Amino acid sequence: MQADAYRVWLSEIMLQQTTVAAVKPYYEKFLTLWPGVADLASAEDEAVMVAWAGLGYYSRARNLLKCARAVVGEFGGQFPDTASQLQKLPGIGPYTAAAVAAIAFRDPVAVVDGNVERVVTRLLAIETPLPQAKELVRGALQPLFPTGRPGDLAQAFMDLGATLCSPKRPTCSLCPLHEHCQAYADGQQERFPVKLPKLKKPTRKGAAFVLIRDDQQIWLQKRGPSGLLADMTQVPTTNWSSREDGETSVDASPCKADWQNAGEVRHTFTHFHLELSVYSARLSSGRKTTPASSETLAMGWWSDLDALNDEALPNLMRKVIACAL
DNA sequence: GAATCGTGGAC
DNA sequence: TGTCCAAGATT
Repeated sequence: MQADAYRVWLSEIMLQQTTVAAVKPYYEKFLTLWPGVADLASAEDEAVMVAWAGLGYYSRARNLLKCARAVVGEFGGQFPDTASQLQKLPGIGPYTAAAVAAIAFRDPVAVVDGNVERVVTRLLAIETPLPQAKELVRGALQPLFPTGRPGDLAQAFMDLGATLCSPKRPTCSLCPLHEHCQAYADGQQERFPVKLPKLKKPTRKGAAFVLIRDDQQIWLQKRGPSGLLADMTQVPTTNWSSREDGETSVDASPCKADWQNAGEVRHTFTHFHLELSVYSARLSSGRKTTPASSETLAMGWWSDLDALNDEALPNLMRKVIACAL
């Protein structure tokens, strides 16, 4: 049973705000690279970021490593077996703690994710908007969970929400609970869960600079340790992730070169749209040193264009590089 | 409690 | 194209 906890935990972390289809190849890759929690705990930070690159929400990857090291360092390589203990570990919040405890350790705690919130707010026609309603959902569900196999009940509710009780056009006629569903009885199943209106996303602008040597080496650098895409790899850009920057001109280039306008990349993050103007320049292979002594170039390195899979490049940067080639 | 934090697929 | 949203956590 304990052997499963690592896999349950890994999958639940990856599945936070992420679809099963997107997670699957990453989950398999991680299990191949690091079959157990001790393997992961001893991995290099950079190797984990490279393996996670493209999956998004990169603080999950940093917390994943912190958590693995805590399990090895503080719990002798065994995950704690209750939700309350699990939730003290990095990256494990109320949902993940409950899911791991219920599925791997049969801890009878209510597991409440977005699917369960939707199913239960419909069953009870809860008018309270999310995220307030979350505690009402947990309270309504908890009495059902002191069963012999709480993990199965959790899985059942989540699967129901992921299939029949979908956000739009739920298939109520096939639902095993429709006779008990207040929202269905009222013919208002699509109105739940009630949510507060969302704010419109602003658009930020910036410029990205792709510097390529004749021998197919590209200049990369590391982002800072906090904020958006923290600790990930990038090509030089303007300071687009800070609110005030909107510089899109080649004038912002980090060094002198024959910059060519390569086009524009659009990318949408959780809370804003981004439009990056992409500029590219070629350098002769003889130039082995740092392109310039500019501050914005700071530290960086040359990387082979054929080996970008070994870099911790978020998908935004892959788009930018593809645009410049 | 509200903001922040990625990405890709569905409609 | 725009919007929603997917097995949330952190600050």
